[in-house]
Amino acid sequence: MVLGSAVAATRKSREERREELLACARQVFAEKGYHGATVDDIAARAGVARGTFYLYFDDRRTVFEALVDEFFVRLTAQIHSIDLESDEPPLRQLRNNLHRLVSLALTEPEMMKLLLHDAAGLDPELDVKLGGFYQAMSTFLEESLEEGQRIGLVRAGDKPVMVALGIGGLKEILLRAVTGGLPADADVLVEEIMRFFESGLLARN
Amino acid sequence: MVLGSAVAATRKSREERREELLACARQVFAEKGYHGATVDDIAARAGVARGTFYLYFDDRRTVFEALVDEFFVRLTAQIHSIDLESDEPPLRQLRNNLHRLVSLALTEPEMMKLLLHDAAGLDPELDVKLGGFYQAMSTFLEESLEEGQRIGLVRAGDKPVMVALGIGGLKEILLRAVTGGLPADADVLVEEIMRFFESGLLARN
Amino acid sequence: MVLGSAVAATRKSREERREELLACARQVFAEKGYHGATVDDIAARAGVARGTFYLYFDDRRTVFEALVDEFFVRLTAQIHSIDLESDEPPLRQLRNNLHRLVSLALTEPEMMKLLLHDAAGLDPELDVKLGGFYQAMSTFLEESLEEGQRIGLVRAGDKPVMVALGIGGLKEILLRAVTGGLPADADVLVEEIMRFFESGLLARN
Amino acid sequence: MVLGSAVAATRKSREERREELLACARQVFAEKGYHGATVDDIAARAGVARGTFYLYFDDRRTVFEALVDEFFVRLTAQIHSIDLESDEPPLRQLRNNLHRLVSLALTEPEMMKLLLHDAAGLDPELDVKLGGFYQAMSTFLEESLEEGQRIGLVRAGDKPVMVALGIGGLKEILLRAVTGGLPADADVLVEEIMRFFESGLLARN
DNA sequence: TATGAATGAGGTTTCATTCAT
DNA sequence: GATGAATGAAACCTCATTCAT
Repeated sequence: MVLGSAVAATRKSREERREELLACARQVFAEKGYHGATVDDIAARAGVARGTFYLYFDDRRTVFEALVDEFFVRLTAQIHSIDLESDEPPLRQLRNNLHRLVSLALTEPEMMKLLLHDAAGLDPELDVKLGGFYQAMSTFLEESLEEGQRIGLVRAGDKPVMVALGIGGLKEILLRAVTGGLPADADVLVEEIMRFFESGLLARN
Repeated sequence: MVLGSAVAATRKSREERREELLACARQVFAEKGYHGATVDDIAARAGVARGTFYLYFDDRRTVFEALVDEFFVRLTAQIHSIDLESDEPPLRQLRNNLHRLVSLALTEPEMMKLLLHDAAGLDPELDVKLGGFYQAMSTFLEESLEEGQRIGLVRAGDKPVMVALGIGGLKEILLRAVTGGLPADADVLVEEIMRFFESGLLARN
Repeated sequence: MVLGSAVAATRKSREERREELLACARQVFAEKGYHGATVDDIAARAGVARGTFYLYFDDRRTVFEALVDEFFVRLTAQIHSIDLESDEPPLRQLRNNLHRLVSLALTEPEMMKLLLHDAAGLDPELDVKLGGFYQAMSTFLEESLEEGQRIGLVRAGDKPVMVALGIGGLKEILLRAVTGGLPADADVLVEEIMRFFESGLLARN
Repeated sequence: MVLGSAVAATRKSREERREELLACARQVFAEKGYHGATVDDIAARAGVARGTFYLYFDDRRTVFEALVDEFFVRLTAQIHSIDLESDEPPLRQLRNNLHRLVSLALTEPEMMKLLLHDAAGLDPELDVKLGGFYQAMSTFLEESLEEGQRIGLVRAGDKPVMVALGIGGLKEILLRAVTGGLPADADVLVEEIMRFFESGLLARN
């Protein structure tokens, strides 16, 4: 078959090219959303032929999953179990967790938006993965709440609902921070989230 | 033309047929998600031919939008401005608002899930519409918060962030209630939400 | 999406169009072989768009299978069990079977060539189907031989091998007749086949 | 370059490497059929990189052709012209020819199946080559028949048809022997073939 | 020689939408 | 109004082959 060849992307090591494709995919997904993005878009942005994409990923979903997986890992790495033995008081540790999380989100607004705004309902398999992540996170938080209740730090209440409210509030903050609806200032945001956790929204009667 | 070609060969008024298509669309979207659902699925469920669908809606997005619009109206109708003159105390009114909202969600789990889980990132135009809805809701709530702060009912704080936290928390509760992650009991859920709004997560030290 | 529409094949009833596509597929397969033929070729020959093809057949293999199935039915219909009660002597009946078979082959040279020359090894599933056909045919013939041996018409010998030799000889004759390697004259061919069955190739010693 | 990248990193002479690739190709073709086999499969089995394959063969068809060519040579070598001057009676010589042929087939079932079951209709050029082979074989056999008729060993009849019957029968026997449809015993098979050639199917009345 | 990354033609398939009947 | 056959743009994916290293 005739090969025009033309521009031909520079030879890269397998890992370099894979990373490059991932980065391009992230941008394209961020710009056009999952469904708006085509494999062609991604390949074009990376300056390679369509077929090249398929040397590195099975299909479009696979890249998206790879991005999500990688981001999950980074996300999870920001959350440290609260150590009651530590010198740092638990609330300080909680605040630090939140601060790291919010900071990562603000550093990676594209991925954050993708995750929070676009990732749900794309694909049954992906939904399962996301569901699993939130489930794991929720379980972890419920256990933390339980521990907190035991030591008198956390008030009594229906833990799953409390966790949902907390996670939901946090997700919305991150989403809005990342889409420009809220100022992208980690300190301010964390401050407010902590106040929300400490005293809710209403005034002390 | 073959005789028994369809279930719904019955003559219907234009409005009836439209409603029927909307209802079928809701079910199909709920089952397969927006992208998984084809116009054919919807028409087939309604027992009409593919072409008939286009006599009632411009295209696939239009039906989805119609469903969303209609649901927004119902949603909005559950939220009554808090009337400080009323005999009912403001917190009671807030609780009632929440109760109506949660009850509607539990009555219409399909639409609620569609809205909360599937609607984002489907389509730029739809995103604008959803964004507008949340924006309007947020503005309304910010004004309410302001009023609340003025009369000492709401604590001080960054209102947009507080609104985001509240909306986010509520969305997550509704989503989980509707997808089975939380018990579908409006009283319990509202009770917990109110406690969260009133005192956050932490114990009164 | 913009629709050029252009020439647009005349509307046809479902059955008409299906038959038309089958006929075109037969020609295209005959001209280019299974692998050389594309769905596009078939659609183009039928004067319809590519998508139309997929309204009638799942994929390229499916049409091929449909053609093969249909031809198998016709083929099988030419072979009548030999009736020992009949007035016609068994050898006459055998000759008639052969004559019908050869005549059909000469009437449908395209399908015959497709079956004999192209159909094997195309696709595992198709292979199973073909294998099944030849198996059934062989079993039938072995039973006939057995019967023939019982009444003293057929000599003793290893029936499966005898059947294979007979079928193989017949297949080769048909293939060559159909591809121009042998004269397309049913009477001559049948005559020779009968002599082969009656006395083999060698002279009576 | 990673170290243990391949099984066959061993230095080989050009001819050795070529032979190795041919052998691997034969296996792969036998397992997956011509179209199912990819160049990658072949290279991988030989433990070399894809590009290396192209150092030895122009393209995929070329390997297949090389295999076929080589096998044709071996096949042809089994058939000795019948020497009327020889001490061995002609029928014995015929039987020996058949025996060598059948034995080779049973020794090389992969190639035999490839040739008989998969090779037809793959590729126009290949078809020409196969056609040429069978044509040459047929011509040779027709001449033999003629000779045989002259000396009274072969009965009268339409030689091309007789040749087709013989070749077809033999092909079918070999195919079935090689694919498990018939016992893989050269003596038995040859015995039956000879009986068929000598007396056909029917009993001496 | 050997490698394996890159190419891109070529084919497949889906489905929203149109339109003749 | 209703139908459903037809359209064709748009993606997807594979793999034989090339060629820089």
